[in-house]
Amino acid sequence: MKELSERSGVPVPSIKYYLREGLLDPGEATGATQARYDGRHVERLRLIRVLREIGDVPVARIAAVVRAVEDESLPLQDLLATAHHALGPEPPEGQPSTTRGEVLGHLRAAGWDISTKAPALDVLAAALDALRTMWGPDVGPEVFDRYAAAAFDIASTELDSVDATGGRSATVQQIIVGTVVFEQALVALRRLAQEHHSHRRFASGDAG
Amino acid sequence: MKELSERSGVPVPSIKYYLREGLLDPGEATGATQARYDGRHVERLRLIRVLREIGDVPVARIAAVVRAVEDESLPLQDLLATAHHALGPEPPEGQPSTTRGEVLGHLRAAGWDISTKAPALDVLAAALDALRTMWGPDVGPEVFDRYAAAAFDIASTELDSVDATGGRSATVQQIIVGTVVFEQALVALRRLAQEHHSHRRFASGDAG
DNA sequence: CTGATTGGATAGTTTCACTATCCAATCGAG
DNA sequence: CTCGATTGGATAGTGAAACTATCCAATCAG
Repeated sequence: MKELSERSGVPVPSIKYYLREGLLDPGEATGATQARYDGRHVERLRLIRVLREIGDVPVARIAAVVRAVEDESLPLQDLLATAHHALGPEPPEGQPSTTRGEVLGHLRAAGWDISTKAPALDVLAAALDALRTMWGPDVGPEVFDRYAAAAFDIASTELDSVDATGGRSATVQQIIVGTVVFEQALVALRRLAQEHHSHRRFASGDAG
Repeated sequence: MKELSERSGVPVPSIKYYLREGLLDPGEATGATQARYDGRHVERLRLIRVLREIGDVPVARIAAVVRAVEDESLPLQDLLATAHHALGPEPPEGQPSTTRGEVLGHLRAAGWDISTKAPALDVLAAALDALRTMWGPDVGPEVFDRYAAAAFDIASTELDSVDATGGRSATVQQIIVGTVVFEQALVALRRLAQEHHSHRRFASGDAG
């Protein structure tokens, strides 16, 4: 375990913690006080750290993703759905708002083929509710249209670039990493682009 | 205060907490055990809740934004920069990575007019570092090009829609809300679009 | 005058992700 | 075989963040 810690850069107590929480399967025991770990453990630890540090995904969700990946009987389709749901935010407690149905209807009318229970719908509905409490009730789901169009194109090229020939676990890893790290990148780039355009408009000239 | 609580939907102890943390200025005291709050307090509480619940912005950062807004001597330009920085994530400790300079150079080469110290650069650099640890060192900043193009367009239409005629605090409020709620919306829409395209490609037919 | 209420200060709670301590078993040197 | 050091695993403790609850003195209503 000490060696695993050195090879992955993760402290031993943290590895123990991840083991307890089921994020990492135990190495092959070679005696009561010794276990053997391999390259897959190093890989897994790297994945865990990326999800934690870049994506800020809670440990409990990482565990859910990992369980789905380990379950070989789960079809790839369901696995991807599980990963997507686990990487998303907690749906708000309480019964679904009418806003939720509103945004779902709007997207479906635009031709989007999405599940009724996607957690991202709750996020979107919450965002629309927030806009309504700030700007008044006559804000509709169409405020998101520009964003939806951009998201549609981005996701299309993302899915095009998924390489399913590398086997199940490689594909899932691609999706997971893609979902969380490119999300952070997209958000960061939007902020930077806002700064750029803001300089252009209210410009006082210097950029640094 | 009880009335303020009822009008805003925020529990009295939470209002006291926000008062302590400087997110809300005290009402006009009408005696040692009474204070008068007005509509601006209700507005402010709504803003705080949106930032906390939708944007998951830490209380300390909300306080920083609020202080900048209250400081009437701060030019709008600086105010917007402060808000942007405060709403972004904490830059990682330690000296800046070389990756950071790499992404900054790449974006500047593409004509982006951005500050050297934008915290979003740290996020972007961390994302690129993560990709390199997972996929190997020959990944360059150009992996983000598609996202950068999308972000550029989105930010452009966003800045176009900023209405600066409503006064300083209204403008800032627009920027703040726009930054955090449309960010959540964009992220949610990307996930939904991924689901849509995923159905289209690996389709098994039903959509939930 | 008196009993309930209020604003403000202080202390406690909960959750999360670790981090440190213990402990019994075992590995290695002699 | 013996004995001290080390290891994996279980248990307990830590620190940050955002509330939440309790106290307390002052005051408002009747």
